[in-house]
Amino acid sequence: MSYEDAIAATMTALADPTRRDIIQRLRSGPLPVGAIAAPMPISRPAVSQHLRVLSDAGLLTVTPAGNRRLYAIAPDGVDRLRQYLDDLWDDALAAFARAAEDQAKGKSDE
Amino acid sequence: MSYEDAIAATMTALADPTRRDIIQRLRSGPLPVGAIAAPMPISRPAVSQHLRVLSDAGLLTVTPAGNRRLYAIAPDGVDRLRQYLDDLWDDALAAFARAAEDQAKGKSDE
DNA sequence: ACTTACCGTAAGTCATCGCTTACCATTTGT
DNA sequence: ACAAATGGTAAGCGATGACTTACGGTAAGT
Repeated sequence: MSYEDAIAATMTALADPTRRDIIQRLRSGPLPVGAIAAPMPISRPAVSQHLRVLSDAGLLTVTPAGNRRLYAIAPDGVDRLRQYLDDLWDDALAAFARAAEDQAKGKSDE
Repeated sequence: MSYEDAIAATMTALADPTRRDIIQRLRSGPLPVGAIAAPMPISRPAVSQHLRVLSDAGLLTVTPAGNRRLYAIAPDGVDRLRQYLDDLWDDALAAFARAAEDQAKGKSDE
């Protein structure tokens, strides 16, 4: 999986409100599928499908614990997206400063 | 627009590969619509629609310049998502550490 | 051994989204 | 004033995605 594909998968995974909801429920710690799905307005299989997407994106880890499967937020996956945005942020600021300079120069010619 | 809605719009906007492509082309500085669309494999109206989504999400700013419209990356929009991920990162690390502790405790009972 | 609990997968349906073509408005140049 | 350039909007179409029900498979309790 290339870097761009990984970013794409992570972005797509977090774009869905239901999946962000799941992430919220895991912020305080790992949970089995049933505990995640119980308070949610959708069926358990739907949650399973979302968990699959989040896992494939590297945002969650799965730990089989006997009968159940514990899902937890994977710090690595979050960090990858964080670094992408940090880079973007740097370029955006630089371009912003450059645009401000150009505008100042342009003003002096008027 | 609530905070959660803003995050949702930003995530959704960046989830599309074409829109990330547009963002890439703007990393070096502002561009008019035509210059953005020219090297891309889709039509100009399609690009316009994507620019609309990105602007609504607060990721781009528009500056009418006579005949043309200059689009530029909005650092504020990027920063909002960055902070969201920073918070998530903090919680993920804390939960990870807590899970490791719990596991250590559990081990001692076996 | 049998039943119950937990969970992933498959198939099908419905809504959403991205793209195209066609059209219109505004601005620049002659 | 007229023609060309720039770009946003509308309608329609095809594809992707999220959800449901139904099913199978493994682990735990009796």
